[in-house]
Amino acid sequence: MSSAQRLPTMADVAERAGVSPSTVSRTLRGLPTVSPEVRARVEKAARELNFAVSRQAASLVTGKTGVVAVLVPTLNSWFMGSALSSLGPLLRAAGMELTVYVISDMSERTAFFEHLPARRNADALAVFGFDLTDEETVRLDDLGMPVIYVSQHAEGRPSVYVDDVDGACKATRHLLNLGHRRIAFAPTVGASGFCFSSRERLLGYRQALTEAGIPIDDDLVVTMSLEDRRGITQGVGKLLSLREPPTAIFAEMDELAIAIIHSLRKARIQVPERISVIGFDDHQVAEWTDLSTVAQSPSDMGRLAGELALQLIQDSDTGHTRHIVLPTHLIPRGTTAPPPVPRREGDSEDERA
Amino acid sequence: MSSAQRLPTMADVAERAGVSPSTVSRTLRGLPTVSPEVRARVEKAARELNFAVSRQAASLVTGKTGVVAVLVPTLNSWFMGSALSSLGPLLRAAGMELTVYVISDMSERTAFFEHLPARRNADALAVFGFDLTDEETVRLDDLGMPVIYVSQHAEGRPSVYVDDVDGACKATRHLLNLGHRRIAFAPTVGASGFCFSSRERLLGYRQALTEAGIPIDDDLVVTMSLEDRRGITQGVGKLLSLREPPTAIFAEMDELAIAIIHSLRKARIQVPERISVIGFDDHQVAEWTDLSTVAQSPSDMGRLAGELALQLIQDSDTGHTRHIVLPTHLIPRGTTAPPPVPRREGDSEDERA
DNA sequence: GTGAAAGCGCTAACAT
DNA sequence: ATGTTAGCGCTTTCAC
Repeated sequence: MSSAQRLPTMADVAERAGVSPSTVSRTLRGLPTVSPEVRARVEKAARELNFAVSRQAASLVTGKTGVVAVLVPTLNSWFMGSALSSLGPLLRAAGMELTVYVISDMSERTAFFEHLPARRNADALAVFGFDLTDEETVRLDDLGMPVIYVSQHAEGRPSVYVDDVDGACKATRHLLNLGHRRIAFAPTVGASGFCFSSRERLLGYRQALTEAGIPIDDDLVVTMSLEDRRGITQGVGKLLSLREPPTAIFAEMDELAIAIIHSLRKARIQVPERISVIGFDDHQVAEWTDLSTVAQSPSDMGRLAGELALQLIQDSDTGHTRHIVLPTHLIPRGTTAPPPVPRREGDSEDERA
Repeated sequence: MSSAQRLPTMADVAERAGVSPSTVSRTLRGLPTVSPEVRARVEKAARELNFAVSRQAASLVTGKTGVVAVLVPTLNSWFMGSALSSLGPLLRAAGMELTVYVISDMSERTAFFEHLPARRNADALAVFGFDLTDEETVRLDDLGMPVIYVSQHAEGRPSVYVDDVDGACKATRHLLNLGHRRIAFAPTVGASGFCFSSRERLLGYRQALTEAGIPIDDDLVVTMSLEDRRGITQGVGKLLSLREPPTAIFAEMDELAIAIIHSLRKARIQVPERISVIGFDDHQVAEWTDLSTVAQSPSDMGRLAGELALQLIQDSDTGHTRHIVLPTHLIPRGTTAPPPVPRREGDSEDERA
């Protein structure tokens, strides 16, 4: 079991191998200036002693910590899980550690930006999906390390994100092309004030409607919290109680779309026969539940963010202001269909409860 | 933006405040032996210089790294997301960092256990949901730090987990109590050879059947991979093509249950009228989709694991071999119901395709 | 190709 | 209550 025994140091390895500590250091870092036979001896000694280099001591002199930090609003979402599941192994392969700062409420957020615990404890920071204030962004600027913005953009700073406006546009256009004219948008809210780009998606929704010459109706935009189920039922109720209810709902994310569909079906409103529903993400469950959606790839984002981070650590000037924009794809599936009664422009009298 | 400027050291703060570095150290660590006025001066200087203590340097002398490491098979699951979302802020509040080792395939697993990168780089390690070999467990023993096993148990080592056998028993008994006699069990497989306790849940399933005097039929146990949808359709097909198909399916986890239900409904087999389905976890979507399930609380597990880790770091003897077993709860919802034709013992001739 | 020596930034005795 | 001193374990000149 674990015990407080002293761990072997480089000096121990050196002694055992009959060389100097410097040589051990050189060997273990794979520097070429070590003769093969000495290298072998050192490696053997290190293995026998179960030696591991102390990052702490090393970083004290190199100035590099060997860790990449990420700042995330939650870990409990498909998006973050996928992104970090690709980022983690990538960093590992590069010999880096991943430290995670989870900020789940406002007080944690304030504390983070006040103390900046990542300072001096990481070589780069990747900030995921926060809707940062200008002050917060500026605060990160003097963190003394490269900061990469992921699933969001910051002007003049390296960013990796999808074109949410465009993606939302695609979703909305798909509904329009099916013949829908009354299309609702359902954004969500998170606790720590973060946004998985709901703002941008709203923009795309509006843009597509405007393109199609359809007036914006703010009654059709209903925020629903994923935290409690009541919220969703109420939100859906709000839409169903409109004088002219929507024939289609565009949910900000798949999880919400699933919940909305369930709420509708419980109320015996058939999807997609009566109301179409489309999500955003292409979450795993979207496939299982045959949900139409707009796909984005968080694992690609994680990977690209990681690569960018490593690159910036090596040379903080390259790609200093680089923006990587990833594509989105419409995935039409079984929850979208033409509206119940095909309507032409102008005959909006034709109504059904 | 970020730049390579030298970060201020304690000496800088000391100079600015007109005191010695030791005093700065004492002040910043909140030791009581500092006069209020000096404390104020030091804090002011530190703030002005935007100073942050280097964990690296501190840990070099204290021997504590100030980080808790976790080893996880993936981050892309409801379970892990929930667990770490509670563990993270807890550690943060204790002034600790969280570093994450994601091991998503066999080669990464091998590499981890060979090099043990956490050695010397953390004060404690929490291992989540792996089905470790004895060798691996022993290897972790001489990591030189407390190791906490979460969502699994290791004999004689601190562990936090739910009684999966009991939970699975509850799920199975619920189906039995509804009158089901042909009950299938659907485990999943993950990539890195980890198991979210599928083994234990199988045991519980069998135990409940045995209790009820129902013979075990291995044809009713069909492993389904969540990675691809085909696998699920095929798995469901396997069950439906049995000479005597099940009237109920117990899925190892909610995600799988959802996929199975969808597969059944697509095939026009009504759930729960024709076949009942129950999951395990009480995943968020379980509520949205009205899935019967057995609840466990990964956030409780994360929290308890974190608390145990902190405690073991302080005093590696306390609770050295402590096992914390968390409860599970049956959550009956809309996907379980009595079987289509109530059957009594003996009249198993009464059959319907 | 290898060793000796000088720190990296901090904390922990020990003085005062 | 504060300052002085001596390292923590490693990397990095600089000699050889």
